[in-house]
Amino acid sequence: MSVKVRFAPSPTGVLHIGSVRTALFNWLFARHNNGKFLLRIEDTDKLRSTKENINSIFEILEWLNINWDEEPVIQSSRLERHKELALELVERGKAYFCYCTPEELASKKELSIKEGRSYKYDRKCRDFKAKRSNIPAAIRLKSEIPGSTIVHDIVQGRVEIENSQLDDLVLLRSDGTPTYMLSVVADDHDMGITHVIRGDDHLTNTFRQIQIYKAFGWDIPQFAHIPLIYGPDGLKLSKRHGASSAQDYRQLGYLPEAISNYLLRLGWSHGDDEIISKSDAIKWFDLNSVGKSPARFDIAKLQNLNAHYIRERSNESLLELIKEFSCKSISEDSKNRILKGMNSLKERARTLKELAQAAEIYISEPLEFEESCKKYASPYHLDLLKEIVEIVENYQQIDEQTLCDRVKVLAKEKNTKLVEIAQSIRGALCGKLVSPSVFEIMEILGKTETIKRLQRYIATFAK
RNA sequence: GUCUCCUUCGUCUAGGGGUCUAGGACACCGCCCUUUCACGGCGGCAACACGGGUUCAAAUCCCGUAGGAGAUGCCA
Repeated sequence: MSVKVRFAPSPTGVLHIGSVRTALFNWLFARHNNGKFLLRIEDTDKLRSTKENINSIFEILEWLNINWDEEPVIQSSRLERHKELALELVERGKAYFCYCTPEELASKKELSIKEGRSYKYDRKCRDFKAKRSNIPAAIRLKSEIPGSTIVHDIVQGRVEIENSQLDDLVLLRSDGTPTYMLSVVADDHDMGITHVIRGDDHLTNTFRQIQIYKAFGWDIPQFAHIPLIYGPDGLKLSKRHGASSAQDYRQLGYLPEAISNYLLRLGWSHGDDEIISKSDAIKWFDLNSVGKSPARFDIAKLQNLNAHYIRERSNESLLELIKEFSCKSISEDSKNRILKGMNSLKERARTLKELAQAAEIYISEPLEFEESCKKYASPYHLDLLKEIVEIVENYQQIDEQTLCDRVKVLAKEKNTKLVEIAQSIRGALCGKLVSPSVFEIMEILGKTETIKRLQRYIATFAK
């Protein structure tokens, strides 16, 4: 039997980075086994589900290159099927109508908590024989009471729970809408899902779902519950920790391949390999070596990986990518300059945002000079810069090597260190003291622009 | 409260009875390279939660304890 898995997000918000990892693991598992990866949108929570959220899920998966194999299943479109299924179970004596009102149940729950008992539905309506017409009723599963339910989870191993811990869960609400428990089981069955790979917050739900499978007499899929991702403080990663959705990281300037690589290594490993290409990931991925313990999200490691993948990208694609991170529009001239300087720029950037900022030196002259520049703007330094202006003016064209050699000679003549001159130039050209080689920048900027920036700097600090 | 799961450097992890003086990666620190910052190279710091067993031998197996997480919805 060929493998069929699904990723089933609910569009009640932006895609959490943990969900992205679930999607990735499902996708990798499908591709590794030559199986199918399906998408199901669990939009039964009408109040919180939005069209925008659905679109952003598609968009982010496409961005990550996680492609799906069939038309996505929209869960809300299967409402009638779910309803029929619930009724069918009642007919077969595996489920029953429950006439308890939410208020009634809430007060019972409150009471048991007050008395220090653990709450469970008391199965009051379990043995009513016939449907009482005209009274709104929910449908509950007549769950097994004796014995225990066992899951042989690919990641978690054998997990057993006493059936007495489970109560008669609601399959169909009194308003006629199906609950999550019914919908997942029905949809996974109808879609022919062979392996359910999801977050381990669903592990305890699995026991309830297995009872539903049994009530229908359906085959039970294999389960793999992967650990959740936690924040640096060990708590479930959320908005409190800052960036928590895939969109957040995209906007921060992370590359999809860096995110995939990072997420894959979180909780999974292949010997000492750290940099793992998509094709190796597909080749190597297996659920058995997914760890059971939760992992903390470490932004520094993601940054390191991102820096690596930035260096691997072509200069052209990087230029394309930084456009949306640049606050300035980039002219054709600037594009050419950035492209020339990209090799040096991309070596220094950990994110596209940083890259875009660093590239600004080729877009326009510095709008302001950082405080640190003042150290290299003393009358002494300005005099040196005047010499540089003269030197540059004497060349027809300037190139990095010649310039570097010539300035080294100047340093010797003036009995000063090269760093003193270079840092003044850097400040004048970039407005800050961190950048690629100043001689490279001068060459790319060209004679006219270089002189212009140097003179503006001299004029600014001469007062 | 009850149930379930987890616990190796700060973080992600390797390891599955002897090869562990516990390996790698990120981070951090130092040195080298060097016009700054990076890249790169070399080196360093740093962990088997605790307590009992089992065994000739335990990071590895068993039992407790502690800590952490998740689930306990007519949410998904």
